[in-house]
Amino acid sequence: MGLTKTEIFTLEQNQISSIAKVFGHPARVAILQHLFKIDSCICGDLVGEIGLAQPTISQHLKELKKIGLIKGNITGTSICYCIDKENWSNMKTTLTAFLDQDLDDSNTCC
Amino acid sequence: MGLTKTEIFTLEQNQISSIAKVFGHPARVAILQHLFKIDSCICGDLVGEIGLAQPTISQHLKELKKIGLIKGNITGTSICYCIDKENWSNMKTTLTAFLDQDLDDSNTCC
DNA sequence: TTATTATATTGCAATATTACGATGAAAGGA
DNA sequence: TCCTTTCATCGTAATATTGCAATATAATAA
Repeated sequence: MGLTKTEIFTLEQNQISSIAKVFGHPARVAILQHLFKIDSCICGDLVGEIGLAQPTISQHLKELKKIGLIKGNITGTSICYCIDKENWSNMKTTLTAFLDQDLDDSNTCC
Repeated sequence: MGLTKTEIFTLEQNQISSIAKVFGHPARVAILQHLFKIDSCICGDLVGEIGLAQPTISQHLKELKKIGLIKGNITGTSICYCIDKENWSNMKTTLTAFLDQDLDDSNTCC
């Protein structure tokens, strides 16, 4: 059906999967890497940097903004995007807790 | 079009997004959490644990197996799944490198 | 005002994902 | 052998995602 049954999962499980879903497209990974690399806000040069059409980039930026990982400042006709460092940090905490689950070596049945 | 243009992205970007995509569904997060919690192999009790039908669980397990995060041992009529600890560790390294990008506070334009 | 520039939104086509009933395959027990 | 249990696969319906052309919007420049 294409419709995820979110109601049967915990808040934490839904949060983790929502974050991961945003990272689940290479264009969004590339956008974030570029934002980190230039370590400053960017405007529309993402369209040139990544090889996708302007509406497609705009759509990916919307996803990133929706989950709070980036924010934008209007400066004239262009918009300056950058990482929302506080939200990025919070996201990292949530995701790291999931990734760092105990890897007990005592049990090795497989 | 629903078709991701993987060819225009780097190997690393595609790897990160492939991993994240697998985590992008709460059922798969729940399966992994359960596998960590019982810290031992499990069989088909995931169907009872999570509220999804058996074919659906089987499909999610397939995704997790495809990317190497879990492995299964046949024991009689049942199959015993568990985390592939080595692959989990490698995955964590890749993802952590992405999450731990430098958060330089010197630049605060937004 | 009109034109230009930068970004967002709309609408749509192609493809992917999610979920499950029905069925298949493989092993063990009666 | 036949039945049961356990899991995988197939087929299909409903929904989501991706990508882009066309268009809208908003700010500035001429």
